[in-house]
Amino acid sequence: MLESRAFTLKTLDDMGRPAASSNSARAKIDARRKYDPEETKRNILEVATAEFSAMGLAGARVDSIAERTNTTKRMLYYYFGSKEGLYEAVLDKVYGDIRTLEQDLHVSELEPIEGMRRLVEFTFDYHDRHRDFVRLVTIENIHGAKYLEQLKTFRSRNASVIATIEDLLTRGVASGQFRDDVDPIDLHLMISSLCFHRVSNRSTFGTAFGRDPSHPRLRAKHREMIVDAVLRFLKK
Amino acid sequence: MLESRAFTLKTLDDMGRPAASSNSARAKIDARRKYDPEETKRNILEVATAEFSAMGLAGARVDSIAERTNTTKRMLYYYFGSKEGLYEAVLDKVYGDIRTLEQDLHVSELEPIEGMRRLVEFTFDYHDRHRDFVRLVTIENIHGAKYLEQLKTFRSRNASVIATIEDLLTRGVASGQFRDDVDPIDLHLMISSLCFHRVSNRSTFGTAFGRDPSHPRLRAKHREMIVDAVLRFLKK
Amino acid sequence: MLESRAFTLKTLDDMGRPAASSNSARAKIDARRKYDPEETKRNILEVATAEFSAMGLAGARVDSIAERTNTTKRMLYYYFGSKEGLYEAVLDKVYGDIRTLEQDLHVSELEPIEGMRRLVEFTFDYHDRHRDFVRLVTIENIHGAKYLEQLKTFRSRNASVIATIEDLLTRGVASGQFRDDVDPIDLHLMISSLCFHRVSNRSTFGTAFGRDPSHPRLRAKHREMIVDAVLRFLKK
Amino acid sequence: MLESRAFTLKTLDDMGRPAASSNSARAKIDARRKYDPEETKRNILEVATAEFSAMGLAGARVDSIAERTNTTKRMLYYYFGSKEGLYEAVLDKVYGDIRTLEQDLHVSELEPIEGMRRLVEFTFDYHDRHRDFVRLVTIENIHGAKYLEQLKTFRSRNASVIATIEDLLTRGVASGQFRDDVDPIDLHLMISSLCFHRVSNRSTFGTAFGRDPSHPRLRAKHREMIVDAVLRFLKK
DNA sequence: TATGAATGAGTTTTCATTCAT
DNA sequence: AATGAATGAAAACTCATTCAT
Repeated sequence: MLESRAFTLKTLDDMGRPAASSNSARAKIDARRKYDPEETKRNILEVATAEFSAMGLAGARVDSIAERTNTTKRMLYYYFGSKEGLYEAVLDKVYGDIRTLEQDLHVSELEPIEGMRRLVEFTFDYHDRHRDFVRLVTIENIHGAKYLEQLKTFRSRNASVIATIEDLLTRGVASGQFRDDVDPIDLHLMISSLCFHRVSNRSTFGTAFGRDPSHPRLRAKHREMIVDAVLRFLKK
Repeated sequence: MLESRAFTLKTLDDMGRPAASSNSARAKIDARRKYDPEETKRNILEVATAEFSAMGLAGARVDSIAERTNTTKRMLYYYFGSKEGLYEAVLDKVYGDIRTLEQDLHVSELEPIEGMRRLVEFTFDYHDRHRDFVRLVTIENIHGAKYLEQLKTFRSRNASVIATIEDLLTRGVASGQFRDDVDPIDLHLMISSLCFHRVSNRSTFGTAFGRDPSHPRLRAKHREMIVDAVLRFLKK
Repeated sequence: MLESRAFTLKTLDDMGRPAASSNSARAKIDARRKYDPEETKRNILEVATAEFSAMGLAGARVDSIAERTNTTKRMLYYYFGSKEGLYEAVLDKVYGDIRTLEQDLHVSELEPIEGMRRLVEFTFDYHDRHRDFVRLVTIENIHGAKYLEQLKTFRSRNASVIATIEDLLTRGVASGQFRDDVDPIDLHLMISSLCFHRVSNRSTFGTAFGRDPSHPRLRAKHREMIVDAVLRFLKK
Repeated sequence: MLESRAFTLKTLDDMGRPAASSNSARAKIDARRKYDPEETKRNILEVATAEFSAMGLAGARVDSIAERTNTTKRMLYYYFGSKEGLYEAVLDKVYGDIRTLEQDLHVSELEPIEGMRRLVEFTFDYHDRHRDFVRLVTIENIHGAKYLEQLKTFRSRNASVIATIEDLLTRGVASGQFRDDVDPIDLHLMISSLCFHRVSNRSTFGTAFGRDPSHPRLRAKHREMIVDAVLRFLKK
């Protein structure tokens, strides 16, 4: 699942408008059945994710999305109602993806330190690989999260990450490995900060210091560094 | 200079379009000298900072900026050439402010741990107070920093922060207080991450977890937490 | 026939788009016999009458009609060919209803004054109760009656009203009760004006003078007033 | 004033989209000064009145209005904000015109019967000549007067007609010429009905009875008939 | 230096109608 | 006889920028 998403990421030119993806392979598949609403919606969402992620909400062009789709602009309105409706659908999908994966981590089966390491590594890897997710979250923050707030299912989906962290903290404190004054939400924020920022701000950082912080060569180093920082912060 | 900026910050509604500031008082002042190019430019920049910060580059409206200005749209083009030219001028000003301040920190006079604490606290405080700076950097990252790259003076101005950190690290390693395997640029990224993200992503974070991470009540706690995390990471 | 129309009237919100009627009950009834072309056509016409009456020809939406129907948009085209075809069918039905009723008045059996009173009262009541008829006639006038002209059966159906009036006038003149210089078509126009306008223009009239001229409380008063005005006009 | 409006009326093809008026004369006048906002607004309003009156709100085309204007579509939005805003401005103007004229009638100087005759004749003539006013009122009724309600100045402007009628009635009752049980608003409605309907419904009436009720040949006859009907209704 | 009016090219959205099943 | 998906053409509206004064 994660892999297929990663594939999507590769097809978009990260700066500027995303390149037209090679639809030849899919076109053949589509030829088999022309009326496939699920596939139509999926295809629109995929293209829209790339466009919104690359251009922002205001900067994205409905025409541009439609062009790179297997269908017409009209269908975009047919299924998503408006540019903003489509943007919300993209947000919903993209947040759904990470939360689904988070729930599949099963760190409760690991001992505290190992579990925490695993959680941080997962968070690091996810952000490192899903630049479009990072961009969309960034964009949503420009809008004061007002579209996210509209997604009814959203809020409830976030409880599990915090529950996971809380479980790790509790067990770590019980075993004497972790300090006992750390709030799980604060810790989640800290982990997010370290994993998110190096991706979200890599452009300005690169320009300022001549070094792209999300460059593959730095990847392993940063991953270790962040795990290290979190564990040092937690240890007694 | 910083003070006048801080004042600006208070007058803008942080979410959504900034409120129309009461121009009546200022209008009177302007009446004294009718043509004051510097004041006109300053006024345009101030309003533009608020608009770009609130709406993004694509989302900002030239009309909206001009309306809240003491002058007309034509002047905006007269002085800044285009919407993008104005945006660049805003970026330039906002980045200039923080670097100027960083150079005035004089942490070289403090012993390493204290100096590092002071640097982190300064970074924390600056981001905490200058939300429009944070927003503009975020916006610039959406555009792959392409406008920042155009600012000739920009790159050279960043060397000093790294020099400051390097000095602290070297002295800390020499005194046996700090570990010796930390890269100054990586450390700067870590500090930035922790200070920037809680401000830049407070909206989505707030929506997801029902807690605004940049709320004043959490301020002191986070400040300590971040200093603590950085120092624990550095200590031998 | 009239009853089924009256029912229709009650189910539509007279101002603005008609409320979505509760189709659940009807759906069950329909379930008994799956394909009933006559019922399908009747149902489409009923919904279309409400929509065209509420929104006008240009303002009506085919999608909106189809939605509130028991069937789909395709059927609407299957039976009526086009939006305009459907509009014509609605017109035809609605004009047919009033002419049919007018023929059942049998005022020829009454003495002239009583017969005239009865005719005016009937006209008054019909317009008062059939707001959608009034609206559709209004709408048709916006279009210069071009759709009405297409209805072949229409023109012939109108002769009888005039014949009825002519009979009353002739008898009234003969008995010395009515003046002898009144043209039956002019009189019909006068009666129509008085009965139609208070319904057709109630919105602007209400806004201008703060009084809805078709309000139930004014109903009886206006009815008498109009009968009175017509009879005074006719009397020698 | 009335004459200049009457001229406007002649330039529009009453059925279907109004013909492009001959702008050659006016174009020359405009050549003198190109920047004339009042003239631009006036010109847009004039063309829009014809279009809305001929096609209705939903049926009118912004492009079509702009085309027949001396300026571009953009200016239409510049001055009136939206299609609906333009429609409201047209309504405002058109209602303003008749109310202004009504106030200039000075029937208070005439004895009651003569004054009432003059008022009815004015109302008759105005509707007879201003078909676009009649159409616009009709159209506004299709929309439940919701745009008229938005015009703040509107309601207050209507008091004077009622005051005029009330004055005539009071004086007529005092002199023993009029009955004493007639409400001025009801009477206004009656007069309006008789004068409005023969214009507003002339198309359907013409189709039904083969006679255009607003045909010039019938004009004088109807005028007298209506005055007669009103006076007979009022006389003791 | 300053201004309000004007604009063209582009952008989102709508809608009656038809297609494939 | 019936259906949900699909569509092209057209409609409303927006916006950065320039012109005439």
